[in-house]
Amino acid sequence: MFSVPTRTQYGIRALVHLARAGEAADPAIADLATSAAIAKAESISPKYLEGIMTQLKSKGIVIAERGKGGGYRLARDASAIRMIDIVEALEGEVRPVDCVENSDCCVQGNACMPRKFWIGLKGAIDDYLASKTLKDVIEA
Amino acid sequence: MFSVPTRTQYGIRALVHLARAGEAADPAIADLATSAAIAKAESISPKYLEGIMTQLKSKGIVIAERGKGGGYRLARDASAIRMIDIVEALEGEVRPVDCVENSDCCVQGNACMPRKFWIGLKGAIDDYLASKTLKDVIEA
DNA sequence: CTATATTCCTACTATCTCGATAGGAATACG
DNA sequence: CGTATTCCTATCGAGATAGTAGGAATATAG
Ligand code: FES
Ligand code: FES
Repeated sequence: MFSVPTRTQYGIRALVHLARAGEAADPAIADLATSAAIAKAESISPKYLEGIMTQLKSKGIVIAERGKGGGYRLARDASAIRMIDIVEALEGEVRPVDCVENSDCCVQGNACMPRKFWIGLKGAIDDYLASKTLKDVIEA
Repeated sequence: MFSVPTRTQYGIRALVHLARAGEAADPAIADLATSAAIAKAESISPKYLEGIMTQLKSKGIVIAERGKGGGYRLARDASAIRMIDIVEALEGEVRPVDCVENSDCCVQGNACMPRKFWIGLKGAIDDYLASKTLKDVIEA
């Protein structure tokens, strides 16, 4: 139950890899890593990770440098990247049931009691994800 | 993300239905409902709900009375049924990633930092689900 | 200008899960 | 006996997921 797709798991492991690379003293040197290098280090399918990194780039989590000598780096400091930003970038908003927004998924409509329960669950998940940053994770 | 299967949504709605039926003064009368009646009231596929109710029975959440005049009732008071009991009965334990138990899903092994993050998420979800009972939900 | 290393884009496929359906066997009641 | 109900097993279609394939665009180095 509530299993997280490999897409998200891989994305987070890749970002952890980048964040640890950026921990070094001189931030201008070691914080650039190619998708292929991360894939090898983390034993992830290279082509699959490529697509994940592109998506993280399009959402502003990482910055890509193309061409020879290129690679990826974090778009901002690890302490400024919340885990919920990553999860939403890769899988969209947390939504246990469709009726989080529109209350027409069952006959009860707006008075539906299960709906309030699910919205509460979304709140609990969101709170946890928003309370942790990438930096918290690499320092755990 | 984190979408809950209809199986679980339907199961909870059916139990809410049963719990409300049992709210009446005399508990021996109104708290028995057939799977077909619940399905009709909640606009759920009857045959599908049948299987869900059977599962809830096998997990001890409800009690079934077979044969003519039969139906389902809650196995215990609504205040003694936690939402986590229902979720686990229908979908198994909350497990965001496989490595919640065995830490061999990535090369980091036991020192894996993302793993601790996911275990924390499991804790947040479990805490919420364990803090709510069926009675809380019908009184929301 | 050329060779190379990299990101980026599009399409495809195999496998699995989910939601639902079908048919009927077992059981209980009157 | 007839009927209403739970219970069991099998099946099916749609969609998501995980991964693959091939190559276009872009930047660097020599
Ligand atoms: S509105 Fe979604 S379960 Fe009732
Ligand atoms: S052990 Fe599961 S992600 Fe590392």
